[in-house]
Amino acid sequence: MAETGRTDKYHHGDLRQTLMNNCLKLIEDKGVSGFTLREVARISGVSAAAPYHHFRNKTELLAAVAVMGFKMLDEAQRKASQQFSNPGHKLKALGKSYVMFAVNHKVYFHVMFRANNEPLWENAQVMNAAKHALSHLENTIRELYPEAEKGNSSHFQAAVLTCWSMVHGLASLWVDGPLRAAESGKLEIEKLIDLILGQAMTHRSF
Amino acid sequence: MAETGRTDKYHHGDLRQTLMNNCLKLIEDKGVSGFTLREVARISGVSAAAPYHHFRNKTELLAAVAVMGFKMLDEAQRKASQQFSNPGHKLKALGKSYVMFAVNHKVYFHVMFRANNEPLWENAQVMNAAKHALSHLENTIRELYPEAEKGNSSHFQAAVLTCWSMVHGLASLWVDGPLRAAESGKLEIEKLIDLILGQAMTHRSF
DNA sequence: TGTACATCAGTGAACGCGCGTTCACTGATGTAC
DNA sequence: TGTACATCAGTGAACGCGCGTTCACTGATGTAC
Repeated sequence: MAETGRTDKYHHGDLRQTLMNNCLKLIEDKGVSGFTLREVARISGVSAAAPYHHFRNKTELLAAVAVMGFKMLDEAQRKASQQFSNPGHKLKALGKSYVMFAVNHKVYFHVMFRANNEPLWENAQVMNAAKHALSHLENTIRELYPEAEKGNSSHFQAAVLTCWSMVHGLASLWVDGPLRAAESGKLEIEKLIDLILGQAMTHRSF
Repeated sequence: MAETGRTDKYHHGDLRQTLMNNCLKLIEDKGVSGFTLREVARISGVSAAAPYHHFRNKTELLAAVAVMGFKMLDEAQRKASQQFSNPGHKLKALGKSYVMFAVNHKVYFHVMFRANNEPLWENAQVMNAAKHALSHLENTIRELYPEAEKGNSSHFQAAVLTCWSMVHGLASLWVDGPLRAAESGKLEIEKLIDLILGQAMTHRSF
């Protein structure tokens, strides 16, 4: 009773987290555009005004979700890069983990990169979390091509961006639908990733 | 007078096209989420009910814009591939034209790939236009590696997808903000594209 | 251990608003004879 | 060349609706003495 009765407590306990979770659920159903603060409050079992004790406004809730997403991605990337010491294998593992993050956390990915009009990228916390998540890729490319950075830093940047584009593109095409809608449903996504990253990141010469 | 007075005619003349143009303008300002049919009508100088004589509903207006976008992309890709007969050069030109399309037509790109919750990909006309736009890339890869398709069709699919991911990722990172927000403003986008496509598509071995 | 009090995290009603869509309508246009 | 009429493409008012946010409030919780 004391346990299950938690819901009818006046104070919620962890409303902040609950709001974030339900925000994700809602976006999963209705897309970023269809998501409303009032409905998040409603399905969290709380009045429409309650969220304002935890987030200054709607955008700040989205930003908090984005930060959370980047932290999860950061963690996934960290784990992936620890699996190997060989930087080539590392790079491949990072790529796969990036795409699998998007596939397994479609909604986070949407909020992180598709919060169309919300200027999340002007939010310092979001920017920071994103930079951390990206740093693994950068570091690994630095390991792979130590001379690239010294010789010509724009080549280093380009190498990073090439890899990032590659995996981000694959993730985007999957998450946004064209890939799932197209004929390529024949291949399962995970095999596809291996095939592509195998092609793109093993036999390549930067 | 007869010329400029066009606007105060009862019949608009080309309302359908006007609505599509103003739809794009609006999305440019407010994002796909912020766009409303009523406001499109308003800035087109027409009553809120008028658009319903040209589009069944809001989604159909968006779909029409997406189709238009894919046709423009198709045309750009066609021109790019005609510049060269060497398939390697063709491929590079196609890649550059894809990214430049996104950069120069940010809003179209958004509608085409980011119409978050509108199920545009279930619309047959959209799918069809998209397939056409993508066919140039496919054909060129077929030219480049004629044996790939015959030997193992999944390798062919993977090669297409690798290229598509690459350019789509670069386009996405630019259009969605992270690339512009990050430090890489140092390099102008066009140089960046050349650098990256040079790395990725010339020295590569599928 | 009890009490006074500050603070926290809820409530419910209200604000002003614009939305998508439908409806019966009417003015403009094109066509057949 | 003129007229009757169908059709097209607008209008304006109304529908029901839910939104984000603010406000004064109150119940619950934690802390100092």
